Amino acid sequence: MILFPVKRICRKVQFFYQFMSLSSSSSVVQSLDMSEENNPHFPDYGELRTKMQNLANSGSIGKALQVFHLMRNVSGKPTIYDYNSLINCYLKSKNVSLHDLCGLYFEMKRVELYPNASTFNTFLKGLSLLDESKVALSVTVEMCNYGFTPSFSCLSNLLKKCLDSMELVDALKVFDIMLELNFIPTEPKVILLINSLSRCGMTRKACFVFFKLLEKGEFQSPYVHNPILWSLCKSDQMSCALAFFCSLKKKGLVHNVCSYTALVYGFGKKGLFEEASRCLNIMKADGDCYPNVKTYTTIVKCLCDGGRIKEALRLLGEMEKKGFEPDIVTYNIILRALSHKNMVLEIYELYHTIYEKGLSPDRYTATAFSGLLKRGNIGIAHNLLRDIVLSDSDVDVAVYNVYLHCLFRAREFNESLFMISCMEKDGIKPNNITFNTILKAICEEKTVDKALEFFERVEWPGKRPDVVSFNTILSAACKRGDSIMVQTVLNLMEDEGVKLNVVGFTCLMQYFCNIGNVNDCLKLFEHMICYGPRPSMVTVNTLMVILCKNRELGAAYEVFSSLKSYGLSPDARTYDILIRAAMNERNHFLVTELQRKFTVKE
DNA sequence: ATAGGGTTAG
Repeated sequence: MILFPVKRICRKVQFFYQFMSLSSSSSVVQSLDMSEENNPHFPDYGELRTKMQNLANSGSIGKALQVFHLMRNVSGKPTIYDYNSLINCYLKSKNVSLHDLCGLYFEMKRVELYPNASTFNTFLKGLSLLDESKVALSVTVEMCNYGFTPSFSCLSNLLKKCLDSMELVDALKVFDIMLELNFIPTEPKVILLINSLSRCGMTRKACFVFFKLLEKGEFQSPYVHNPILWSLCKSDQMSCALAFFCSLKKKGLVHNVCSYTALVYGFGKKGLFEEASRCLNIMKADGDCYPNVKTYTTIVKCLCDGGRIKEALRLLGEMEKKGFEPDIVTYNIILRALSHKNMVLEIYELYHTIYEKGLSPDRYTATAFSGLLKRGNIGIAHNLLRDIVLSDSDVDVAVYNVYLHCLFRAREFNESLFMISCMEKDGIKPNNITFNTILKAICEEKTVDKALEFFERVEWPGKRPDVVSFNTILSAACKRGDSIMVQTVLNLMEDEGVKLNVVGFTCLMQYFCNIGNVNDCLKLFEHMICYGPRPSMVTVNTLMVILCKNRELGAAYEVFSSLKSYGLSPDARTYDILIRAAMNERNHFLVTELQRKFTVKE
């Protein structure tokens, strides 16, 4: 009996183990129907074979196997051909199951039949029908171990199945086997493989695949390498991205607009707009390709994210002039930025333009207004949102979440209940964000106890409440200076293994300030500086407010001056806090100084 | 076939 490959595969496929433990007592294998043996007319081999095939064809695999065993009474039978025929007929029946297929596989081992190539191919055909790519991979490996070569189409098919089920490690193994056999996967599959790997953070593996194929002189189209380039630019690996980009160029490969847009994205994300614009020039000069709406929109988005809304608006105007008509994506990005800056007039103007151009707002337009809610512009946000929610049938959970948030802020509780029922009716499943939004509303409108009650009652869509859920309640407890509740939430977090993050720390600083314990508040901040989590600008602003409240303007200014060393830069709120405090203390010199600094920054 | 967009907590 050939043991080694079987052992290896058993380890890989747990199901096989399950079957092995079953098989000793299984009726399929052991309880042979002995009645035939007592029959004075013993059927000959041909009859047995036909009978076995008919039974297998109709899906009666147990009975077919019994007949198969009866063939042993004929010398030299059954052969592997009988066995292959058995599986083949079984696969033609309507009720093929993995369990039976594995059972057949082990039966082959048990009776020490030596499989041939067709045995494996038949199994693989069945496993492919069952979409069992993991088992199919094990069988493929075993097939190779036996010295048989799987066909190109078989491997190609398996690669596709692995990719469809996002089993990327398996897909890579199939790719390895293919390359070993000198089989080159087709271009669509290569693109899918590289794309999936890149998107899942397996960029190095994607590169490996790409360069392996390049060695063989295959796939020089930018569709193959762009996913890698994008992945590098998105994960802030610009030097790698550039090296990759240039090395391909040196090798004579061609880049297209999408390749250059990736670089523009990477630079823009870091605020390096000069470099980004240099990419645009290089693109025209030696790439012989031209930026398009997506390229410009990428820059618009980066400008918005960097708070440079005026420049973004200027670029928007330039796009229109140059004939790169902005689309709804471009407008949504700008609307979102305007909404975060509370630029209501500009929002209405842009909204009007969108309609004028015959574009229609979509789900992203709706969510773009969430900034208005944060800024307290509830009524305006409500009007804009209602329009879209009522007109657009294509709303999703994010739109509902923003709309719910808006209704809660507007204290429209009846309408919010109605919206929740609409959500159910539309078959849109609430997510953690939905529940956290509701949780916040309960905290604000009712007691923290009520929130905790909801917290424990609700069936969370993810596995558990997340760190935002905990912070929502923690924040409410901290705002009220409710020590017992703060302790309760901290205990709960520990039980659930959820670590305090920068938001939780900031809440606690607020708490110590509220109960008049500025000392512990400062200690908390120091702890963050020394051991993390790294303070954010919100943390620092909170600290500034606390210091200024306690008439420690000097200390606040010191923190302000050392912001750079923490890798932070002050925002509009920082200046506002300090300028107000300086005014209160009638420190006119500081007021002027701060105003000057703020203007230069803007 | 590759590229640009959104929602919750401080």
